[in-house]
Amino acid sequence: MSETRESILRQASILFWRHGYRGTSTRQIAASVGVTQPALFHFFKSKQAIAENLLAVSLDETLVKARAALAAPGSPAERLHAYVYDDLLAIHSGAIPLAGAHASDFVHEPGFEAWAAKLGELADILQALVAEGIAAGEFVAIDPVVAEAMIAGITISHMNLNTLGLATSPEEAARQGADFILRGLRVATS
Amino acid sequence: MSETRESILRQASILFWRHGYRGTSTRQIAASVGVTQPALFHFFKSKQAIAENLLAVSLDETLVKARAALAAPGSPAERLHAYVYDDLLAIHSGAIPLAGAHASDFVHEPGFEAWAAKLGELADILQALVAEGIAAGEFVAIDPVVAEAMIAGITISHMNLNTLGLATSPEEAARQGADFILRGLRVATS
DNA sequence: GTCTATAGCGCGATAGAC
DNA sequence: GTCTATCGCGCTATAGAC
Repeated sequence: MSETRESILRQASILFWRHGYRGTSTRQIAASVGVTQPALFHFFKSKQAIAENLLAVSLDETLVKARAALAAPGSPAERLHAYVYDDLLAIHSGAIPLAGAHASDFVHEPGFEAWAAKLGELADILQALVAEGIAAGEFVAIDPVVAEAMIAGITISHMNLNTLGLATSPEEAARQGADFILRGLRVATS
Repeated sequence: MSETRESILRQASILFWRHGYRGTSTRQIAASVGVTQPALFHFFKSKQAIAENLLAVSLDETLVKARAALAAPGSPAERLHAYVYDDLLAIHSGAIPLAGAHASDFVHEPGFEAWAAKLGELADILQALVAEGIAAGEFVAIDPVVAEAMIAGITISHMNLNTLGLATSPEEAARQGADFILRGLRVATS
């Protein structure tokens, strides 16, 4: 991947995060990269293609890990903790800040239906994992829909932290996030 | 407040939430309300004024409660729990779905600086409350910046749940959210 | 691979009738 | 209080030179 192409993705993600997809113009992206606006279209066929590339980086790998976590043997609590830790670590370690891909608004735009469906599958998997944990007596009685929404909100908050630039190490930030979620779900262990 | 005026706020909040501030046109808002586009400008002097009204409903009351929680006597854990429960209950009980006010993008637009400052003060207060809890030995050793970001992410997730329409009661949803956060922060109580 | 120039469209907001 | 008509602007994307 060319340097300019990666710079476009990085700058677009930061701008989408701060100003939204529609609130970010291709002129602003180009100015951040240091080229003129039409030059973007040499690397991406449209503004939507830039956004889809960010979603792919952010979501495809996560979805593979979530499917594996649901199918794996072992305690639901341990599987959920390992999945969340891996996901947060990837967020804090990645070369491209990803907050622009989720905190933003474009998943519900026309033309992004496929990505909305992937987000829906991710939500279903995490709800199922939470429900397993409740059935196993590891998690408190909580609405899995509420729990999944809060996990997603926490994940986005870590994308925000990474985009802002965090003082702590990727491993420490991921650990704090994963431990927080698991303590939040776990029944008191006397 | 006239019925049309409240309908404008409600529909605008839902549209801002799904499509972002810039991704929502005044023509779309007007169509959802059932009037023509220029009719909006009889109730609000600009599109920005609609957004500011939503921010006021969402943020001003929250900020008052947060300041009171920081100044109140008593255990940091109990004060934080009471604050979060009240805030989530207001989110789930309000007449206007508020997700559009925070999940969206417009706080960083030019002209919204005052609202960005209020969000900053809210973040500072919650970080201070978390730090107090750590110092008191009630909370685990966690970066207060990370903890505050996660609490904010959870709060936004509850706005999303309310906008989507949740099966559980406002009280039950607020309790599940507040309990989750406090368990996530608390040291194990053996 | 990057530029200048521009086409074509949708936007927020205003004017003025009723 | 709501309408029709419209202005001026900024947007995405394309054409074509270098």
